[in-house]
Parts: sequence; C-alpha cells; structure tokens
Amino acid sequence: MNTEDKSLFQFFNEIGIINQLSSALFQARLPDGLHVSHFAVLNHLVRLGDEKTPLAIANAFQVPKTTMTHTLAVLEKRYFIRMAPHETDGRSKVVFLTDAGRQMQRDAISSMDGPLRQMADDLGAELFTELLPALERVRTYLDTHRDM
Amino acid sequence: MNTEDKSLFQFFNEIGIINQLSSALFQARLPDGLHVSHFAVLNHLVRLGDEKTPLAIANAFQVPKTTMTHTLAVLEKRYFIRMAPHETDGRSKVVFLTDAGRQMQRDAISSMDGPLRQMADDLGAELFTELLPALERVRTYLDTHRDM
DNA sequence: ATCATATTGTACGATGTCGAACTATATGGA
DNA sequence: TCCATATAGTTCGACATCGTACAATATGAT
Repeated sequence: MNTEDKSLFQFFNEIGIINQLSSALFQARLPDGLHVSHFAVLNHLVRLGDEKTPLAIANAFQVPKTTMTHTLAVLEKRYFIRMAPHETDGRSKVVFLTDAGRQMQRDAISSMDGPLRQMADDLGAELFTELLPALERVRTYLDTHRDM
Repeated sequence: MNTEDKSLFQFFNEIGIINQLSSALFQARLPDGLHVSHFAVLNHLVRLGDEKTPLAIANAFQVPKTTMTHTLAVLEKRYFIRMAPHETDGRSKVVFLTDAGRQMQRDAISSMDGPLRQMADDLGAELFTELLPALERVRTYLDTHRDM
C-alpha cells in the first residue's frame, strides 16, 4: 500500500469515526427509542417523496431488502408509514408516509437544532459547506461503483 | 432549521451514506467472514500499538464496552489477539496482537488495494488528502463534545 | 398458452450492537 | 484499617442487520 492509498484509507477511517460519533449524538436525541435507521427512512421519504417500493428504498440505502422489511415493519407498527399493494405489480408494495410520520421527521430534525447550531458556532458553518461538494462527489462515485 | 443547519444536516447525511457504501465495499472483500468492526480493532492495534485495555479500545471507537467485550471475544476465539491480566490493575486486561492477527490485518488491507487505487485514479488522490484535515477537525470536535 | 427464469417480499437463524444490572478490584477519605 | 464510591469487565435481554431459503407474481421465449 503506497502513500496515496494510505490517505484514502485514513479518509474512510475518519468517515467511519465521524459517523459513529454523530449517529450516537443523533440517537440520543431521537424520541421514543426510534433508531437512526428508522429516521433515515422517514427523512428519505419526506425529501424525495413517498409512494416508493420497499426494494427501491433498500437500494437507495444500499441495505439488503430483508433489513428494509424489518425497518418498515417497525415504522408501520408505529403508524409512521402505511403500506399498500402495488397497483400494477402483484409482487410489490408501496410505502406511504402518514401525517404522524411527517410530524416525527420534523420533530427529529428540530431535536437536533441545538447541537447543529452549537457546531456551526464552534467550527464555523463554512467548514461544512466547503466540504459538501467534495463529499457529494465521493458519495456519487461510490454509489455508481458498487460492484467495484 | 435555518440554512446553516441544513448544510450541517446534509453534511452528516453524506457522511452516513459514504460510510454505508464504503463499509459494504470493505465488508465484501474481508476474508473469512470477518466483520468491519473486527478489522477496525486489528487495524487500530497495529497502527497505534497493542497492549491496550479493552476499555481504552472501546473509548477509541466510541462504542460501549459491552460491544468491545463481544468484538474482542470473537477476535480471541480466532486467535487474532490474546488477552492477559493487567500487570498492576486486577480489574483490567491487556490485549495483544498475535502473529495471525497482524497477518490478517495485512491481508485485509491488501484486499482493498485494488478499489483504493481505482478510486485514487478516478477521483484523484488530492481530493482525499485535501479533505482529511477538515474531517479530522470535525472528528476531534465531536470526540471532545460527546455530551453535547 | 406454457414454462423457465427473474423479481419482490417474507420467514428464519446467526451474529452485531447496546443498555441495565452485576461482580471484582481499586481508590480515597474518615 | 474500614468503608463508600469509582472503575473494568462480563452477563443478559432487546433489538438491528444480514444471508439463505422460500412463496408469490411477472416476464419473455417458444
């Protein structure tokens, strides 16, 4: 492994630790014992629209469909989503957000307001806005090279 | 939530997705059915030296000590580490790498050589080296503000 | 129309993650 | 010295994640 590789390795190492720390932070503030993965699905549906199939959501998060089955079951049991049979494909289902689900997404986001503002104050919001484009490049690249 | 907050939120969102995608990539190439979390511990011990206590390792990764107990048990069962009583503190243990453990770390790293080189070629290694300092700042900040 | 194959989702079992409660040892003050 | 408190690690139970196998439906070739 050469120096370049080491930098990349270190990069993903930092990503992993930041993810661990920020998830823990988020987790601690989520209401109800809701898990980060549950919120992530709600957030995805709010941002990109609901009426998605379970498989489409699983693919978006790059998790196995069995995992998504479980996650959606939790969300449905708590009435944050509802699932209906697909109109034209008998094998499939469609996921809809409920009002409670949209509300929960808003609540979860606003629960992070304090810490986010604190970070913006302490580290400077520019730090994050400047990093974003590069991170998006990496994310898009990984997303389109999953079979690498 | 204002615009600044949105940027920060988006930042952690990207971090999460990159982590998910890169972990999946690592995972698929790890020998033996070794999990990313197991490799991470081996890697930590190689990089920063072994002879650490379980709690010190747990703190380094910001995971509960119960999680580390489990992770270390797996590594010990596979003879990648061995654990001995602490010399001066009867409550504690000390973790040592075995030769097999060091070898496994090398193997795991070299199994990622192809993808890492590919990424360096496609995206440019500078992208990653330039991001590193900022990511380290964020990581350090989160690390020292766990109670936020 | 029929049938081989692909696709969508689920059931189940194995393992990873984590919080609460517990045991053993260490530490510091009376 | 004795005891209250703190710390290191484990056990246990709950839940998340994921691979394998499976059932139901769709698709496409004949």
